Amino acid sequence: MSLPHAILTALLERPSSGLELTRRFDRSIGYFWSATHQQIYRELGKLEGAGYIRALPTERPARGQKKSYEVLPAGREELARWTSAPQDPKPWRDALFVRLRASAVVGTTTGVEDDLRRHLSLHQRQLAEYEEIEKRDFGPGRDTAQDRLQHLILRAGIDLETVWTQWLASALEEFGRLPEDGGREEEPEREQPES
Amino acid sequence: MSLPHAILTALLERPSSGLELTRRFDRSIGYFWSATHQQIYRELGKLEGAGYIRALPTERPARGQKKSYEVLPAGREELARWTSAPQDPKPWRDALFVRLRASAVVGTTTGVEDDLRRHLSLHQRQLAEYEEIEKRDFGPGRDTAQDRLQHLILRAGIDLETVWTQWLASALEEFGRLPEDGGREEEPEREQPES
DNA sequence: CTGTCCATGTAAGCGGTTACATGATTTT
DNA sequence: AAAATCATGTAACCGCTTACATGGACAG
Repeated sequence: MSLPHAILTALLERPSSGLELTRRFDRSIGYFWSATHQQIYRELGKLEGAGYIRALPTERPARGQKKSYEVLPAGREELARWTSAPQDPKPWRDALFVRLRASAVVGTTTGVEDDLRRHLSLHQRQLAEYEEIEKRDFGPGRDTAQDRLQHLILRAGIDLETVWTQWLASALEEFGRLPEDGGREEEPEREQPES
Repeated sequence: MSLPHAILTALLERPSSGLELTRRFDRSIGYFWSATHQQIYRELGKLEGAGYIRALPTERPARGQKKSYEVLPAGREELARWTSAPQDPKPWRDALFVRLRASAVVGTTTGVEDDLRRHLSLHQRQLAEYEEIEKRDFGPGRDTAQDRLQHLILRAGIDLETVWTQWLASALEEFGRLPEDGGREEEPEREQPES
């Protein structure tokens, strides 16, 4: 249930229309919470219905016309409430690990290995992008509370991408030491450790 | 679309019933792909319908009776196919970052700070559990290809939990240097860097 | 006036989550 | 016999994804 609150946050930072929000969710906010324009429009409707936001008064409210929203006091309160309420971290879920484990049992590794290389370069690119942003937006100066918190978030992104690149590199090294494909397991079905 | 393939993998490692699978998804596999028993039963039905698995012949196939499944050749082929096909990494999505950014704009940080502390201890516990497993199941010996790949996956878990604990610790430090609550931003609405 | 963006929407489908239902087995 | 547990399932809801639809503004 984070999307409505991500939208409230974005609208507090700057009142926007649906499409503008979509654009902002493609860059900054989308780095840690992505959303398509359909999600956003639907959610804007709900938030307006709940009295959390309202459309800025405009001359011609018609289909195909730009419609900007701003946050109402009730919306700000809801956001503060949600932010302070405890929430459990979601367990990390990654299809890549499923694939690795699957490739271990079916005994073919070349396909995944190629994809690991591809993922590595994607993560390297992402990491470079984050570091670029850090250099550009968080130099000296700029240390209000807001800046420091946003920097913290960016740091998390950098740290996570760093682990990914390191882990993928070490995984590829490990693959290099593995026997070639085809040696499908005929080992005597010993009990798996299940770890 | 990873659940069916995670189930195929698990069934290749060892033919199981629905409930046994559920148990295994609570431990080992669930560390990187969790699933409830309802998901699993539904998926078992689909996989059987697709001809990927079959129920092991048993005397009394009735409701409330244990029913074990094994993977058919078509299932193994599908798993090999899926494993080798390229897949894009899902962007990391985390509500915690939404909350941090939200707390930055509403100006109240004590609530999140408490939860950061809680998350830190949760991640520390998880990290300890993984390290325990590593010590127990991946000592010397045990270096077939399967072992090495499973170890690699576990390593990813350890690495990720390590970054989280480090980042959370540094975040809490940063919070210690922040001004107390209430100082809601009345800064002159300067353009956000949007990073 | 045709095509191309811009902007807002609708509809269908799928996976995941939660709550509940029911039969079989084991325990006390 | 009652209660607890094992085992399999149904039903409803919700968020996300993808594809498609509609209307206005503007360029050639």
